[in-house]
Amino acid sequence: MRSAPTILHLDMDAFFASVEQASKPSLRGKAVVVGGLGPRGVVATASYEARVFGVHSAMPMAQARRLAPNAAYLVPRFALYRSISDQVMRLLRALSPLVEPLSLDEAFVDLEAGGTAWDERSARLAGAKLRADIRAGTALTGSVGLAASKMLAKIASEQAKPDGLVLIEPGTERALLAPLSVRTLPGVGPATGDHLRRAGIHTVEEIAEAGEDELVRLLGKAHGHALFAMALARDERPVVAERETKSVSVEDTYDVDIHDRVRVGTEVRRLADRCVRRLRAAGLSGRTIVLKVRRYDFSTLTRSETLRGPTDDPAVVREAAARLLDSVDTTGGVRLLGVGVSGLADYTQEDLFAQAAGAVADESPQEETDAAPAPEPEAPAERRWPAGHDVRHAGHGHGWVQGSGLGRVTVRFETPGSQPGRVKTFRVDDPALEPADPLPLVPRAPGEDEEESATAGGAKRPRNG
DNA sequence: TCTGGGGTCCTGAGGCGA
DNA sequence: TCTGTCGCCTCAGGACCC
Repeated sequence: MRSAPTILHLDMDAFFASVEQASKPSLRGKAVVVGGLGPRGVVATASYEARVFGVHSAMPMAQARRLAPNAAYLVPRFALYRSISDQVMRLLRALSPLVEPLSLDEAFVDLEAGGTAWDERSARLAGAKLRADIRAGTALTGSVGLAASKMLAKIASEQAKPDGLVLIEPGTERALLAPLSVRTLPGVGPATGDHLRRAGIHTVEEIAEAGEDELVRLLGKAHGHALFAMALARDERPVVAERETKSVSVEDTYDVDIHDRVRVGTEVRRLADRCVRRLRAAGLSGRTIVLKVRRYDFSTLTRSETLRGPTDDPAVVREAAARLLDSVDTTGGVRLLGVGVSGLADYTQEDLFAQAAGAVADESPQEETDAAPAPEPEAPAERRWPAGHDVRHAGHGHGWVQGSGLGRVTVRFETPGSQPGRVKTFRVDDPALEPADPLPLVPRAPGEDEEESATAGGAKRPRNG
């Protein structure tokens, strides 16, 4: 482990919920819950105001509603979050070329590699400036942890939340870790935590005392060795800027269990097509097709098949997924289906032929280019107004959907820079009302280029080679 | 009204070829 | 030719993360 605390971990505070609060003045200071609103939805992020009621990530939405009935419940707007995330990641890359994003709202930065920091003082300055820049550029807060390793930097940012900065001084690491719960260490979740607890191990110090052999005996080789090292504050993992994608998958949980075998087959084909579109968009192909089925009782099984060579041919993936489905008993109903592809490659000889054939096929109408479910002939598509999404009204200007139902949609008219706005209700088919793009959270400075929002979400990640 | 979606990594069993 | 072993691959499941 290096000696200077020059690994930075950034964690945006309650990211999705904070973005919604920044974009909707009437929600600032209020309990906001972002997540799936269907009967089987779960919480993606809860604002700190909602956490007071006990609402937290991964909690079933129904439970959240019981705990915080007056909170605002919104569906996630990933395109917006991604564009803001890109903005934040650009600030990180200005500090160092070694930036390792973990998700939309988290990343490690190796400040030393960027020449930005080399000791405690310079690291602290860099962290403070970063937080100020994020606030100025996005109106959001992020917490920063600084330490000599990734694990410790992450623990530091956890302690800094919300809206803070914590630096773990070299030499204090062991003492700091000792009294913490085993669950603090990365890789210790509910199952491992229970396992350790049953062995009488509750704190990081007790992990260190147990000894490496005992941990390997309890948890297996890889996990045991890794955990023992972490407990001694030993973590040599480097910050890795480019990570290869290992698999691509899509899955859907259905509001109601599917019992009809024919419908299950249709859904699997649809998922296979969606998966292939994602695969192709990333310029990848893969050899192993994976089918995932979660049954009515929440038991989950996977079936996989490895092909002779990589493919990105929708027909091949569809057929493989269908074969895999043949080996699965779905009586009783399924609540989730998924299709994935792993064993990825950039391209292959077979791919080149497949693509050549595809190029001809693509000349003909659609095939698998459309994400929409098979067209259902009845009813012209009714306009949908997802909660939280932006809209524009010809007479009242920019606003967002507060709720809809019974042929009505309720809109609050406000913008990130305005005072909390008024609420009005319209018919869902009101021609004056139309969906709108989100507005920037911070007004753009004159002359600032527009390119950033235009490229949001469109970037492809290069693979090695 | 119980439990999303997209990933990564590890383990263990079994097949198979050298 | 038979047998044991080793390493690699495939497959399924579990745990974990955000």
